[in-house]
Amino acid sequence: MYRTMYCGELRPSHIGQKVTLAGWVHRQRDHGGVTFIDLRDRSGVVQIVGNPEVPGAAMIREARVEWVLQVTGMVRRRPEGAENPNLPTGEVEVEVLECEALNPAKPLPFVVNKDEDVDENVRLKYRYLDLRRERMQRNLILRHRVVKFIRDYLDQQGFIEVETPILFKTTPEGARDYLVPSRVHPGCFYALPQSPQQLKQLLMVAGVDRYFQIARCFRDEDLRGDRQPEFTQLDLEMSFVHRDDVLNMVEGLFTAMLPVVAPHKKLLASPWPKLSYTEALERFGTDKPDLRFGMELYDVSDIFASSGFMVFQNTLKTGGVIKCIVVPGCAEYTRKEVDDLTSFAREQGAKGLATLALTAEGVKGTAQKFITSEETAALRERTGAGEGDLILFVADQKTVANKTLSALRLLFRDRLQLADRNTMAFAWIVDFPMFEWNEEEQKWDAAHHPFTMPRLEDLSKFDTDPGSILSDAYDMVCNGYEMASGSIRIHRRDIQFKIFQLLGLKEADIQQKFGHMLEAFEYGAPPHGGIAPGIDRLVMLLADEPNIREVIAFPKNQAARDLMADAPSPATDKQLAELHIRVELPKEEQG
RNA sequence: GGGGGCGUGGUGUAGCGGUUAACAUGCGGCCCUGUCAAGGCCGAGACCGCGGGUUCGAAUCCCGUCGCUCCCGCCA
Repeated sequence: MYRTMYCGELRPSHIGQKVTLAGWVHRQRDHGGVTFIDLRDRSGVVQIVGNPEVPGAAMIREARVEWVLQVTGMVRRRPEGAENPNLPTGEVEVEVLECEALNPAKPLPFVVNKDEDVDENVRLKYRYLDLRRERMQRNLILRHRVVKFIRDYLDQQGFIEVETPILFKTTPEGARDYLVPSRVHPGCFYALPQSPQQLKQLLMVAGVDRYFQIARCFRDEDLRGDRQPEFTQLDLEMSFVHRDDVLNMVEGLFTAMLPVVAPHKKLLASPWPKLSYTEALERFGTDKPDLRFGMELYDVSDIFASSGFMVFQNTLKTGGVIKCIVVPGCAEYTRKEVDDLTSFAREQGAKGLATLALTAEGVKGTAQKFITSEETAALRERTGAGEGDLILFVADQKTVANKTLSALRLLFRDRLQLADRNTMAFAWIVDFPMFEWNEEEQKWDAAHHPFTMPRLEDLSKFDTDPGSILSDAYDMVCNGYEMASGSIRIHRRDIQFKIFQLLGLKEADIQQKFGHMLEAFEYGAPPHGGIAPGIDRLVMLLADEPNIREVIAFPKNQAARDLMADAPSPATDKQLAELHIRVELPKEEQG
């Protein structure tokens, strides 16, 4: 036995006991005579006291930060006035009788005993040291509690956890697949699942009724702060449910979870707001709005119907819109500040940015001389803008105006600190379109995925107006992030086949790629639906972390590399030969 | 594929045309019996990511390149 208890658990009730502890030297304070060490394990730290008169305590003085020590000693109350109220163990200390260095340590590449910014390269290369830091330990524990809560809660709700294969089949559409070559089937590849979508539906056909899984998913796309090539979803599926059955289940889960895992986080509203896809786009310019603050988008096209401003006039003539947001208290922005906003807007795809500043000295801004006082009055009336506010206009096609103003809205959220960190603004986005027109390939794509049930009342529009068909898909959003995506699924072969056809798949393709799904639907598939909340993003928000790498034990960097193990790395010739693979490296670009 | 930001001792930063390249922390040594970010003294440690250019002179300005990061594209 290396230890009799954990460091962080020592309390006055242990006074007089002889204990053995094992852990890392968190800090050392050598006073020449008496020496103190804060000994750390996962549970916390406790002060160890080494007296010069005790021969067994000698090692205390030789030890350095992050050495691994085993210490045996007596628990005693700290001397009067020497208590540390900042430590849970601060009323007691352990007086060393014996101390052994289980393993010394070289000086670390960075300090782990305080929360200090360290270059992420270095952190990731020495991730096992980075994870020693209190912040990371806290995140790992929080993540564990979240997953534990999910398992317990869903178990009580009658769900069973089923594992599905990691080696599966490539699917057309969607994200790029990670492929795994087959040794025994030359030229054939497994794909790592982008999600267990098909498998969980087949579990419904199997009569599992309520399934869930803490599922690893893989997508070979470029990374972002909230995107890793492999990530974890709470994947769940339910039989004999309508949309609101799924929504209520999930809403109940997260509403119950919050006070248990993150009591300082508050729900914005209960029940959660429900917005249609169209409404979300109109009011916030995005289908994943941050509802913690206002600054909504206004369509003011009608106000400028007969505008003398050519930019506005031309936009309206070509079918575009004029939308705006009101930035509170920023009317006095300088020319440079406005220019910076304009370049930001251009980066988002807008042609430019028109501004109107309602200052104490009157109306200013780049659009001032083109906007009449009647139009300004109508704007004030429509948007509630008042003195001191800055109105930002984007005149463009609706998608561009929405995207640009949505990005500006988030920019000001951060700049003006409009969103409360401890509010979780969960909301549902519903009534998604079934299809989106793919301009590049001149075909219809599934807006959600091809297994989503279209609204039955819209089925007649299949051949005439696919773009107007709504689906039974839904997203869960929170604080500007898409936290989950789900839908009621198709359980009828005829509808599923028709969807595949509309997506441009040939009959032979359908059979080859999805024959197993279609066949399954012929053997009594129950109506079913589900959803898949992202665990990484959820924990990121709960932990107040700026990106999901902070809540993943061993994440990859933006170039999808593991800097610790240096993966990916080349395969040996022997490995490649076994897999019947020849590597052809990209040719160097000629300069 | 494109755009922005960053790159200076181990770590975190300062310096932004002429400095023995500064400070903190960490590291090594010495002193110190009640500290808890312990303290004091001394010391070692960076050719300023790399390559080229401008200049009498470059960490500093310019170009290129590499790395990291944020964003756009992409992510059914």
